[in-house]
Amino acid sequence: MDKNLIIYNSLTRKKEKFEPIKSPYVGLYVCGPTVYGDAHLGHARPAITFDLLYRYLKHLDYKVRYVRNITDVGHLENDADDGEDKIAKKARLEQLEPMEVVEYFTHRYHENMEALNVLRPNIEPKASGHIIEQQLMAEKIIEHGFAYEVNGSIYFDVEKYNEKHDYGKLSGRKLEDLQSNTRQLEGQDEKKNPFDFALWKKAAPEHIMRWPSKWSEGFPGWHLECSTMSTKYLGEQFDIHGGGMDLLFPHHECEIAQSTAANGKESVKYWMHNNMITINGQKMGKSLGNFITLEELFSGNHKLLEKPYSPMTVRFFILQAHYRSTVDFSNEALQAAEKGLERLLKAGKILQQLIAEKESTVNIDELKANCYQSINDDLNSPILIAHLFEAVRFIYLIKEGKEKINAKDLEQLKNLYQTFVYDILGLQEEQSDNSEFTSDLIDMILTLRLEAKKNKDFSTADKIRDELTKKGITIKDTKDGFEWEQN
RNA sequence: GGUCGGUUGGCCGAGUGGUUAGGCAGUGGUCUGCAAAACCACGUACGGCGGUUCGAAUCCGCCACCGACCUCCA
Repeated sequence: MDKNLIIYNSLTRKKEKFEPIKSPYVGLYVCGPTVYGDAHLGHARPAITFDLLYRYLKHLDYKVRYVRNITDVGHLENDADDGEDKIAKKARLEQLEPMEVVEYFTHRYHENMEALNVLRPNIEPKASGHIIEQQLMAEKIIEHGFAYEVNGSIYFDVEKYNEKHDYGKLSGRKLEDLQSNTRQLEGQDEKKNPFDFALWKKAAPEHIMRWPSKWSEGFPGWHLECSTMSTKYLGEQFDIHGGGMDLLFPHHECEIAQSTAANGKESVKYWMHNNMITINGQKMGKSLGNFITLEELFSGNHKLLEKPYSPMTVRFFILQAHYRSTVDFSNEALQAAEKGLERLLKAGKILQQLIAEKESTVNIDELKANCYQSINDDLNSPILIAHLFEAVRFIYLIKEGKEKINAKDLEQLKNLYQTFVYDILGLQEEQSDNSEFTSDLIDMILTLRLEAKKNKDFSTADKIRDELTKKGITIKDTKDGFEWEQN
């Protein structure tokens, strides 16, 4: 298998050839969700983007360890001293144990991901399960002189760090600019500088998520969990770190600083960031309150939705845009995606019925090369899909006898479809909720209609078709029979 | 205000110095008892103004508009 993958590295702002640190092993870490609410369309973007990457890396025969965390502690509502953890806040509001909230939304997240055909990562660590490791990492950073303690809390000393290293290299910021631009929040008097960030926070008395430490009863800072868990499972240096663009600063910038401060070296070779999903041109997000949850999307139960959209439609919709572009939500776009996907999948079924001839009039080798070329180019899924629609055209032309295909090419085309449509893009047929009984019944009715047609009783035939159409069954008459499908 | 990115045909969305992206919608045709599906044909778009060039949507400059990050965020 030729390994010619090129990916855009946010750190260098260039496309680079992907070369693992220790081929064939690849370490992949992606920032997962904070489980204090249902996943929305925005969460589907990184999940699907890095699912595509994971699937393709595996296809290239790399041995991938994919780690995606669950953030269940350490997210402050704001950065003020009495900041309350998001999970704890939700728990207090609903009179639940924090872990109850975490379990509930983690399960729902998994259900959504499964519906979207997003593969499970190899390891899905939780921040709460790595408190000791986080404390050890904080200690290491203190030992190296890059953090300081105030009143039982530990803060990262950005200014000190920046003397030897480059804080801001990922996000392209300069410390002087941050100095003047970082927002001053109340209750931050503890910090030497407003841009310093917490590694450990002493818990206020009413704070329910707390762990003992040598400094205080408290909880770890948000940025620390990713550094700790990626190091633990992928080593001090690993290949790819992914996440949403909105995490680039400060989260990933802080991660770089922490790892470098603790281990003395850069931890990540390639940083990858997916762009945002927008709605009416604005970022979809929790804070703006303009999000549509995946649950709502699948059920159609939201005032902005004209109809429900299946998980595969959502997946295809996202894959039709390149991951580094924004993609704007609209009913029209979703419906276009729905139809396009239907065409692509239907052709896949017809492909299985094609009959090989002696010779080929279609160039499958070229098509295959084009598919690889597009996916290799920084996971250009929209171009890949455009090429797959070429395959769709071939399939129908062959079916109609306007083009021919030999056995070897037919086998190749089937492989191509399997590889790219199902394995790499991760698209699949929606499960039909038809029972065998219902299917048989419809077949029976249509057989009767066929007889009516033979007897030139077109009014009966049309009546049956009209009635079934009303029930959402589309009928297609073929030369000597019929086909049908449920909408 | 600082940093970064975007502006493509009715809609979505690629691309990038000279060649049809693709999907959806639309129009005409073929097929069909009629449909549906499919196939064929058709749209010649790149925010504005300058510049570089034989040639720019693609490079450069200015302007306009939109957005992201700078605070939690996928």
